[in-house]
Amino acid sequence: MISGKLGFDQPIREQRLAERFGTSRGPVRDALLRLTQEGALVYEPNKGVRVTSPLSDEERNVVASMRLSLEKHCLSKFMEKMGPKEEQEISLLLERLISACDRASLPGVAECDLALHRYWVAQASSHLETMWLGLSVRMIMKYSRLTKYEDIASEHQRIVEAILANDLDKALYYLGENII
Amino acid sequence: MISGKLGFDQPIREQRLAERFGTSRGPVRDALLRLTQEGALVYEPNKGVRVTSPLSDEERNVVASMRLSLEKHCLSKFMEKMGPKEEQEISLLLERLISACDRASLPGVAECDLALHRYWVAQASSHLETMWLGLSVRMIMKYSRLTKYEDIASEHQRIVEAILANDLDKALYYLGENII
DNA sequence: CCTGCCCGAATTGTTAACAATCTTGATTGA
DNA sequence: TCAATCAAGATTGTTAACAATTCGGGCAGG
Repeated sequence: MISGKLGFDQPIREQRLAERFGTSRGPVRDALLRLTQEGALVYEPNKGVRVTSPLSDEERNVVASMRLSLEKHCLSKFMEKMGPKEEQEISLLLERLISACDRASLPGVAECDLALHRYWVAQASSHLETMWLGLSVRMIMKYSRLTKYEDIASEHQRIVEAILANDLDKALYYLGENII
Repeated sequence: MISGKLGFDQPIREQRLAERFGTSRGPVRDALLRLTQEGALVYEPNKGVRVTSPLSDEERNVVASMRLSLEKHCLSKFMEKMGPKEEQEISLLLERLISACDRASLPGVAECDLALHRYWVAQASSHLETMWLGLSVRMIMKYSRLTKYEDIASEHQRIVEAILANDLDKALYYLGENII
């Protein structure tokens, strides 16, 4: 999925996926429709689904600012009611991201990046989580800003440190630098 | 759908819908999954879908500000390349909304309201249109701010007048007053 | 009376066959 | 040569039967 083996606008064939996963077309259809829900695919009647074309720079800016305001709100809510359990979970997610950056695997980094952000969004509101997903999936298709994995790791490390130190202003500030 | 005959969290049964529309469960499943995509329903494995619970006031504020910034961007783009054809279409959509307000039918008003806003969003960007849909569908489940249909009509009349006069600042200003 | 278990009905999940639609390429006619 | 037409293959859409799961009520044991 995030592995990005497929080109933009490339059509997805139900039959081939069904055989590949050893199932029938029914569940494949469901799964594809659900990926459409997340924005990774687009559907056209009688033509099936195809990979979503990437956002233009302008569209990406609009989406990024929406995502930022959403995440800022969620992060505030999250930090209000954060306990030791949440601190532990967030540390774990950060570790995984750093590890993926060390391995320099783009799909792995993207996945761990999203997982970390998703955690505090999900903790704040399940409604906002599903909207966040739609924004993020589309944004990640332009995951080109940083190729230096070390920068990704350090950016998130700063954010998490601020969170664990319960420093809301600093956390929001670093978050704003991360989501561009 | 918008007619709101169903209570929040009420489960939707595939079989009943299939009989009602004289079809089988397959297409019903697809349709339900697609409504899930728009955010009107939520899905749980082995439990089917149920009507989405309404946003809290706080969530609604976050969503509204996201929707506003999205629509402002789209409206600017739209007005840049607006021609006589678009002017005509937008006038038609406004007329329909005013007519629905006269008839005082809540589902009709909500539908025409969305259709008008959707038009300039769709004209600006299909990517942003699908995201806008997710925001709006959830917001409309709290369509309680104005019960006075005349206000809805006049608010939109001001917006459209500004658009037709090519007055961007005024259009954005009235739009900001409309989306709260 | 209460708790846990089990059974059956209701509901969702899956499958394979069939129907409808689209795509592609060759053919025909101007 | 070019354009329109048609046919065959590929692909998606639909259906009904079956499998798996969940839900609710009754029942036995404590």
